[in-house]
Amino acid sequence: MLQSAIIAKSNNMKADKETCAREILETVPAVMRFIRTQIRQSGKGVTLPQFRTLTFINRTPDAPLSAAAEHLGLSNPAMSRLVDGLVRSGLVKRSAASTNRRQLALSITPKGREMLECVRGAVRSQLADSMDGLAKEELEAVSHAMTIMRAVFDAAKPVGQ
Amino acid sequence: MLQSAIIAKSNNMKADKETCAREILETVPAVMRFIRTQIRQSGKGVTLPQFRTLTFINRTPDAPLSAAAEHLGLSNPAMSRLVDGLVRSGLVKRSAASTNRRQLALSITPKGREMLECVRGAVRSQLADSMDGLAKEELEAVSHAMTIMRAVFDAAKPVGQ
DNA sequence: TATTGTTATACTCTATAACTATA
DNA sequence: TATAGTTATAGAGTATAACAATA
Repeated sequence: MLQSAIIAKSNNMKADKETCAREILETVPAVMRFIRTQIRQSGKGVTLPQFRTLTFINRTPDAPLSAAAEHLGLSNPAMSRLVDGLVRSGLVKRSAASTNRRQLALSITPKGREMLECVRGAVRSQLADSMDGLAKEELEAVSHAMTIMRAVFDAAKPVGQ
Repeated sequence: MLQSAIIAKSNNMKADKETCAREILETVPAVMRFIRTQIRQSGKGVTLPQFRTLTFINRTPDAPLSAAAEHLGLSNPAMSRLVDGLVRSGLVKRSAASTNRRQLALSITPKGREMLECVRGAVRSQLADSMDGLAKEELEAVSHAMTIMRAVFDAAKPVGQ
């Protein structure tokens, strides 16, 4: 990628891992705050952990509880409680796995899917609006970085977990 | 920025606001999960909201309570409780503002600053480690995007707040 | 015995409503 | 009366420890 190198040089950037780490720690919580606020303001009465759990269950057919817990970085008891709430609200269904009766098979209900789409749409649209002033190049940069970071942090199960 | 345009074209990217929004919503929670886990694993007994509050108070001399609440996107009562805990732990000091006795002047204690530096250092170093495999160009991309996003979301006080 | 999940218990986080003190 | 913060109350999020059921 010669061209990237040229740009980097012409912009006088000097990004090393430590700089990136500092900037991520400065930036990501602010974005998360925005997302959490938008989820709340969607008025659907769903919280961020519930939203994340719904997202995971929606794309993971017959998800066992521990997979959901692991994805969100929670303990099994915490996830069990979370799922309690989602089941009580009729958004998620608990079934026993067919192959192993110890294990759960979590699934999203039609109501849950509708809720998920609705909230996700609202948040996406607010996120998009907030980026109204960005130039095409800036959007490319954000998009590219998100792809890189997803590869790094989706995989990253921090040591000790 | 002609060169960026060339790269964008050569990489066949097509990032619009909606795509970025989708990717942010997919990526940022995973990074946040990593950060929260690392804060916990620093073993200092400090939580993410406490860490964020400490960070804000550290760089905002004599911060009023409401400024801290606003920065984190919390209600004043929620922040009051958070500060309770930090004061109880000896990390933050509550004083009355000199000009207005209704208002607080929050400050970080030496112990608080030490704690903050320690946890922040640990998290930064784990973040840096996680990016070990990235090429120079990828680090530049992340760094650049973080700068753009900070400008967007630091300012963005979502509607209704 | 090891694995999967739940219950028990105890905090922290967070909101809204009601209140106090100051301006 | 309006503002800054706290207290009251309630519920969600989260952990560790202990437990039950299954493999």
